[in-house]
Parts: sequence; structure tokens; C-alpha cells
Amino acid sequence: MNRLPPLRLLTTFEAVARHGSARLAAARLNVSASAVSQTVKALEDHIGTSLFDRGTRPAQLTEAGELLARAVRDGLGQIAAALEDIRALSGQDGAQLTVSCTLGMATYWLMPRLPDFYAAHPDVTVNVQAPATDLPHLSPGIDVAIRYGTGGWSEGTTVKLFDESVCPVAAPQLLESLLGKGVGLDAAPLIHVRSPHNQHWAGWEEYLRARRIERSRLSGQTFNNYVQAAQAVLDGRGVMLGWRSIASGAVREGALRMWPDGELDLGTSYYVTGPRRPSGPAQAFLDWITADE
Amino acid sequence: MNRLPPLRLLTTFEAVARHGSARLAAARLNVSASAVSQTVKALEDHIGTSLFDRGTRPAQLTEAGELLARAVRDGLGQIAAALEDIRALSGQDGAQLTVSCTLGMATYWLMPRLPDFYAAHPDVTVNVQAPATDLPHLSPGIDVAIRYGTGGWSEGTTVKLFDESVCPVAAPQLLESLLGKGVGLDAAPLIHVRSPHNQHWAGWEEYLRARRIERSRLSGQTFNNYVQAAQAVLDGRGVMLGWRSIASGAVREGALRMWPDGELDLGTSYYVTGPRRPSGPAQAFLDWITADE
DNA sequence: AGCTAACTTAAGCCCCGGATTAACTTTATG
DNA sequence: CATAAAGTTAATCCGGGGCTTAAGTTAGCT
Repeated sequence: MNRLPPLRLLTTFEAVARHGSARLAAARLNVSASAVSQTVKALEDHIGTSLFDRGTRPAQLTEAGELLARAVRDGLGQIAAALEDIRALSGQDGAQLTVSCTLGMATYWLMPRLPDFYAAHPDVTVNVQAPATDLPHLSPGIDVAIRYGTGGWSEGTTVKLFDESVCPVAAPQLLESLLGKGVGLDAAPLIHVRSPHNQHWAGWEEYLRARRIERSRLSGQTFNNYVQAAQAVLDGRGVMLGWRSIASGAVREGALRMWPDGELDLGTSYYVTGPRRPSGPAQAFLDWITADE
Repeated sequence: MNRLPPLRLLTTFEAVARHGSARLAAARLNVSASAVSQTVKALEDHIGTSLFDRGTRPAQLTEAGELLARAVRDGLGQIAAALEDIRALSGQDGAQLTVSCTLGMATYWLMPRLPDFYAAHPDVTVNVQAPATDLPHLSPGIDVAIRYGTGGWSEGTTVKLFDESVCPVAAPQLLESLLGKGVGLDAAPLIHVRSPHNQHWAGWEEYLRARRIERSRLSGQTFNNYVQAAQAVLDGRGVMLGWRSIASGAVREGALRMWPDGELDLGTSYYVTGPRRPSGPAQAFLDWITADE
């Protein structure tokens, strides 16, 4: 992170991108146009790429420029938002708790089970946050975290829920077709889930390596979250890595079938973590979820 | 954004948070412990809040400290990732295209319709990206963007798909119960979708203001994406703002019902944007989707 | 072609951010 | 209680980031 350009270069660049004009950005920042011009130039030198196509007036962002402008806006916006949140720290009221877990787990495991919790605790409201860019964990406003891993977290109190396992899954019709034609995992069409923000899910590369399966091509259909991937695999578009937390319901219902002898234990499990001194609603939730399975 | 603390304060603070020790962070950053101590202090002064509880050794992060550490890590990580992407700009190969649209739209509108596209174009693969933190738009690796707004984007070629509208929706049983008891939108249990990263969705506040409905309490169940919110509303947990792009299928199927006379046009529509010179697969997709409705 | 707006380059200045050392304080442990 | 580890405070220094002015260049329009 020490290779980041100076903050002022980034904010000035983003202002130019936002206003679409170095002159306007300069006016807005109360500096000379020259300062803006040199700042953008310095940033380009720092990165080694042009951020603006100067063949037009006003200059247009290059693809690289667009990419960076968005990242700067979002990244620094996130920090600014955190600073605001810090200034507005306030507790939750009412019989509520907020659970953080991944999007796929929330969609296919937690949300379908919450009616059971509500039946036992009709006065408790469970808010769910599926973090966009990091693993769930306890933090201000997050009372409970459900996440997978090896359980060695130092925050709060952690209890294991179930062992995670993975097996390639496909729609029944596609599976029969592939197996009938003798197509193995070395050639079957794949459904990938890839995202720069979520590097913690093992992908096909790791699975195939663990199973010592060689494939000449890894290309397949790509999504950046398991909701869309699940929709695609249910639609018969290919074979997806079926995590127990995500695919077990569909497999139980027969909408998906597991690849024969494809199950693999990657040594991780799902855990629930609550604070050392949970609120009443959080304690009720923790008691329920640890008894559930 | 000009109220952001200096970058070095942020990166040093994050290093201390990451290492859990000012001494270790100092060693890692190749500076004296004193520099680290004064940097963290300067940052705390800048923000006006303690980031570390110094009653223990090593010091522990406060809640504010945890919040900021995560934001700094993610925010600056995003910028660092963009810088890496810029260095690794590469095109897609094969008969593929990548479509970017919001998570709810992908889940409830696009993915259910894609089988029709595949039927007409069996050799084309559609990857779908649901951006975590910003509105979909064209960018390196994104061939087509589907988004809502007023259509005034300067990039590529934009065609309108349909007008968006919003109406509160609820499960039939809950709706009947509420209406039967004479409960209006001023008191019905609400399902919110709120996220610091997605400020572009209108929420209940805006809807109620537009309808001139006064409510004493806005609290309700909160999620940070429409997938979980939709699951909750289907489960009868409350009334959700039902965007046409998200709720129309469920309403058509009878799983959800619209609030009587609740529909509201907020003046936005869904548009599809492709590059001025689309690839073959992208052109096929654009032709299909603009003909679809 | 002429003109204006928008931007770029070169040179120079200054101030503040970020570091140092030395002395001190506080926590943790035996 | 003594000691060591971890961190804090005060004072000082300096270099480079960020700005200025002046002169020059280029795109866009008439």
C-alpha cells in the first residue's frame, strides 16, 4: 500500500474526471489550472499510463482513467463514509440484531431458515448484511457474524455450525447428458464465481488441483456472486462448484445433482461468532442457530 | 473529500490495526515507534475520536477504530486493485460478453430472461457482473451495462428498455391482514434496503415523502441488497418497495401483491448501454434485449 | 486564417507533513 | 517491588509536495 500515489493527486484527478474539465476542477478546488494539469501529469507519471485522451477539448478519460476514477471515488468515498459513521455511532434500539454473512450463504442457507427463528421469537427482527467486499465479522452495527474458515478468530465467541464441503453440481438433465456422453470434469462446461473483492472462495482451479484433474481450458461462464451462478446452474448452463451452504437445499429438492464421487473436504467449516456479552436478541439468535444443526 | 486525513496517517493507522501493535507496524514501515505513535495521535486529533483503547498493551482498537481500519483497508485496496487492473488491461476472447447490472435486476429480471437469449444464440456466453459498490457502466471487461436512470450517459450507445416504477408490495396474506385491520402505509411494517455503497436506490423515505405519507417510525427490517429483501417480503416479514424490475415476476405469479393505489413513477427508466462498436456477441445481445420488451 | 478557450510546460518558492532523538510514562510480568 | 517492553511526548529538522506566475501550445469555432 506504500505504492499509492499521494492523496492529493488522486482527489484532484477524480475532480477532473467528475467535472470533465481541468478548468472546472481547478475552479472548484480553488487552485490554478496549471496546478491541476501538473497534478494529473504527475499521477500519470506515477502510474505509467495516460489517464486522459488529450486529442479533444475537454480531454476525455481513457479506459484506465475511468477505471481509476471509479476506484478513487468509491474507495475514498468508503473512507469518508466510515469517518461519518464514526461521528454518528449510535446503538440499535428495539429487539433487533444484525447478522453479517456472505451473499450466497444468506440467500440459500440463512434466509430460508429464519422463519423457524421467527416462529420461536416473534418479537425479534433479524437484519442481514451481506458485505460487498470482505468476510463477515463483528463490527459496529454487526451483532453476529456467520462465516467459514478454520475458526481461529479472536473476536467474540465462536461456535462451529457445520463442516463445509464442496462438490460439483449440475442440473439433472445436464448431468445425465454429460455422463451419458462420457464427459468428465476435465471437459465439462464450468460456471465460475470470480470477484476481485472476494478472494476467499476457492474456485475451480483449486478444486481441480486438489482432485488432480487436468483441463486444457478453464474458460466458462463467469459471475461475481453465487446468486447468479446458482441461477445459471439451475438453468443447466454448466457445472458449478456446489458448496454445502449454497447447494444443499437444491440438491435435497432434486433441482441439482452432485457430481458422482465429486465431494471434497477442503478443511473449512461454518462458524457463528457473537460478542462476549451478547444482547438479548443476539443471545436468542445464537442459541437458536447453534441448536439448529 | 478535501476533509480526508493525509494518506500516510491512514496507511500507518491501518498498519497498526493490522499488526495489532504500534511497534510491529513501525518495524514494518521502517520508521520509529515514535513516528507511528504521533501519526496515530494526529489522526485521532483530525477525526476527534479515539481509535485505540490504550488501557492495555498492545492497545486495542475501539469500535471507531475497527470501522475505520476496515474502510481504509477496503477503500485503499480498491484503489490499489484499480491500479493493478490498469496495468493488466486485456480484452475478452471467445463468443462471450459481460453484462453489468445491479444484483436485484440480475436476479429477478435478467437471469430469468437469459434462457430466451441462449435459445436464439446457443454459442454465446453471457457473464454477469453485479457491481458491489457502484452503478453498472461500461468499463474494461464490461461490454454492456443495464442500469436505471434518466438515460443521459455519454458513454457508448444507450437505448431505453422500460420505465421503472415502484409500488409497495407484500405477501398476499400479510397484505390482506393489514388492509383488513385498516393498517396503512403510515404504520405497516417496512422492509428497508440500505447500504453505504448503494445510495442510488430510492428508499422508503423518498417514497413516503412523494406520497405525502407521514410515519412516526421508519424502523423496520433492514437488508443491504434486494435479494435478501425479496426473500423477506416473500416470507411475509413486511412491506417492501417493489420495483418493477425486481417485483414484477413475483407479482405476476401471485407470490406478491401490490399495495392498492401504491404505484409511483419516479421518472426513471431502465436503459441498456453498449459500446459504439459492439462485438458480435454484444451486438446480438443488444438486438435481443432491445427487442424483448 | 484568426481568435479564443483550454490546457501545458518551466521555473521557482514555501510550508507542512513526516520523520528523528531523547526523555518520559505506563503496562505487564516475575 | 523491580524490570522490561510498549508506547508517548516534546522539540527539531528537512525535503518534497503542492502551489504560483509567465510563457507557450493546441483544439475548436467562426
